[in-house]
Amino acid sequence: MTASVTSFDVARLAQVSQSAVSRSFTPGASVSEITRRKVLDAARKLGYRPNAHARSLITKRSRIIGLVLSQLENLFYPAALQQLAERLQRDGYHVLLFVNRNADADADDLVGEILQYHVDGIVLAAATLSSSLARQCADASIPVVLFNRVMAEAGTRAAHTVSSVRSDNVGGGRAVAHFLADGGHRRIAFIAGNEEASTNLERERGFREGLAERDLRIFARGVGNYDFAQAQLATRELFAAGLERPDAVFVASDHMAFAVMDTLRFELGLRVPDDVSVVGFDDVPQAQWHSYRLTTVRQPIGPMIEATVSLLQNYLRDDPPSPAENVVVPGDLILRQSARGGATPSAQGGGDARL
Amino acid sequence: MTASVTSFDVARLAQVSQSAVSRSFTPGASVSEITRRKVLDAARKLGYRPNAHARSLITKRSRIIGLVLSQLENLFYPAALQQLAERLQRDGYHVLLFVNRNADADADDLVGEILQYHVDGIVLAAATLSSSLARQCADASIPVVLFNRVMAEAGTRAAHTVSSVRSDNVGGGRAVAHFLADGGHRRIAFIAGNEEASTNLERERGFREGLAERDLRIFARGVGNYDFAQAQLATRELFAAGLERPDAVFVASDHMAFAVMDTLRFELGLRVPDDVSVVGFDDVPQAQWHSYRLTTVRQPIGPMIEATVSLLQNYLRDDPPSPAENVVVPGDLILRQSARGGATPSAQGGGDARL
DNA sequence: CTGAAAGCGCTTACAG
DNA sequence: CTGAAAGCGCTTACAG
Repeated sequence: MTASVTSFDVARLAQVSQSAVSRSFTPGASVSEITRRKVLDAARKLGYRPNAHARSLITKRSRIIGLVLSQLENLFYPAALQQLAERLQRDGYHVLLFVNRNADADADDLVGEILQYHVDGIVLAAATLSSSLARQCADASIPVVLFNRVMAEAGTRAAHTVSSVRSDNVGGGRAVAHFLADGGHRRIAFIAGNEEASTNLERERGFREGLAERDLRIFARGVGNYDFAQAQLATRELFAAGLERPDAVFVASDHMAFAVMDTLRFELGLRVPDDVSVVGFDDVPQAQWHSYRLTTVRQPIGPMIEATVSLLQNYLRDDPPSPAENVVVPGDLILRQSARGGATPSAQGGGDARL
Repeated sequence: MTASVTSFDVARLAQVSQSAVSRSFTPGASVSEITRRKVLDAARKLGYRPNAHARSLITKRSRIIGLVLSQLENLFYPAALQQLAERLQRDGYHVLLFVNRNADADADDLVGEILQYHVDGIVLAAATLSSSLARQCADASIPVVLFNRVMAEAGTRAAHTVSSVRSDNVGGGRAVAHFLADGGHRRIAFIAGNEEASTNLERERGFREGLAERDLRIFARGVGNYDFAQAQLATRELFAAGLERPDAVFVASDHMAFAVMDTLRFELGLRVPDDVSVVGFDDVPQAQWHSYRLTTVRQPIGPMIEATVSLLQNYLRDDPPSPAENVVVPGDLILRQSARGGATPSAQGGGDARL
């Protein structure tokens, strides 16, 4: 093992002080152009790069953002992950990843691990945060952003130190209700995601409100827990023989909606949308696929990531740090062919319509 | 901003030396149970956790693995990412993520950034590595594992310092050829992924060899570059009016195979598998979905991740470090309903068959 | 602009 | 088992 090369090695080769080496790698530091050139030359020869850990020890900035994820099988999250990582890389930050399979469990443990790395910020796209950990982050001046969720305990102290970014779930749910009601549906079912998740709670609330505004209510309800297989089961129950069948289903996520459509078509022999309309939520890339052409509420990932990064950076830039914020990004209902009243099917596909 | 709490703060509160605090957090260090308890108590009260950066400066181990990814829209990679992160977390390692959208470009830049963090290992699941960077990693004793790819320049020095893990792409390609030929197909097309990628090269080679063994050759060929939209285009060209149509298509990835099936069915009005058989590669979760029921070659993610982590850990454990290895994990052809000669369709779905 | 020196928060010989 | 001290590789006042 060749020992790793340090700024002293570079200094020796470049015939300058170690401080000069450091300055040459610090944007804005005062070094003459000639010194910097000597240093950079020597550094290149030796393959030197400043040690990020040593640097972070002094600057108190690790340029690392901790990200907690689960639900990677739902394509909304890989897409968000990719955009977040790219966006942060452009600003010289990097993502330290933490995965937990059982959604809301263990979030505290993971954040504990994250804290060891003295990350500059934390993005939680799985689970939410306990109040005690939220306070620890606040004490350590580490901004926390909940991505696609909000804190359950709205009034608590924790809620004042933790930001959140989400799309307008309530508005989206309401728009779906109006769309289905106005499309002539009368037996409108709902398949929930994780019943405790804020996304599901808000979507369902908006949906109920929207139906009420049309003098309707949920005709039947199942729970899919944001899982493909569970959504299949829920569909079978909702459409069990002997029961009066729903004429439309609002599903709390696209990922589950695909399961619903497959079950309707291939197990139950029903046509979508002729027999049953299906509407999802997220607008993942697969929603456009011709096998599904899913009418759904788009969660605009770009703006959501942009808001997340702004929140993080405002906090890091400002002194005293800017307060927590709850950002809601509007989303559109995207009309495709999985629900009656949507866009008219065209031969070639293409044209999504927005409401 | 509350200053972050250090081992000295804990030492003061616990009435012990700073060394004792450090030892209490070091597994196997010699501390009396009573001292450790005092320390842990004080640490909990203060919310203390050892600073990972300071620790890594001394131990020369960051417990961070750098991971370079692109192609996140292909569900094979999110699944692999999730398993890798979970597996490493169990051993106290964490994943620092680097995303590059334009596949093979900029891999060197990214690895340069990674090196600053003095990661304990690098997994490349996108792009491959230049020889110069490979040498830098070797000099710094950082093991590199190519995931789902191999180095192009087999004979070079770099190839001796960089390990790889992949499934048996050649064998998989050959199995598909035999399966399609034996199923009575005679006009068998191929849609390539990224033509320079080792995965594509190997799958195509095995496929050609397998066809040759049945006195056949590729009937028509398109390039999808592992991209959904490009695979659509390739399909349109392969099945353009006026040409004699393929009776089977082997597609270099599942992700593209979905595009192929959709195009065949909904644009060209062909039945799968009655008019055209389609076979993919990867066995991503969606391949099981009832809309596709894709016959495909499974890349076994579990064993591939296991091999990746073993390679990393063997290298880190051994002194002198264990040499680079190229691991090939076998994969099975999974028979579903997208190709003739496969499993017979069952009413309820379920039963995948293996060849 | 430049160098010598202090110090970030730890681990680990070293001596007791 | 325990503590004092050195040192990991940096950045940044400080003095010139």
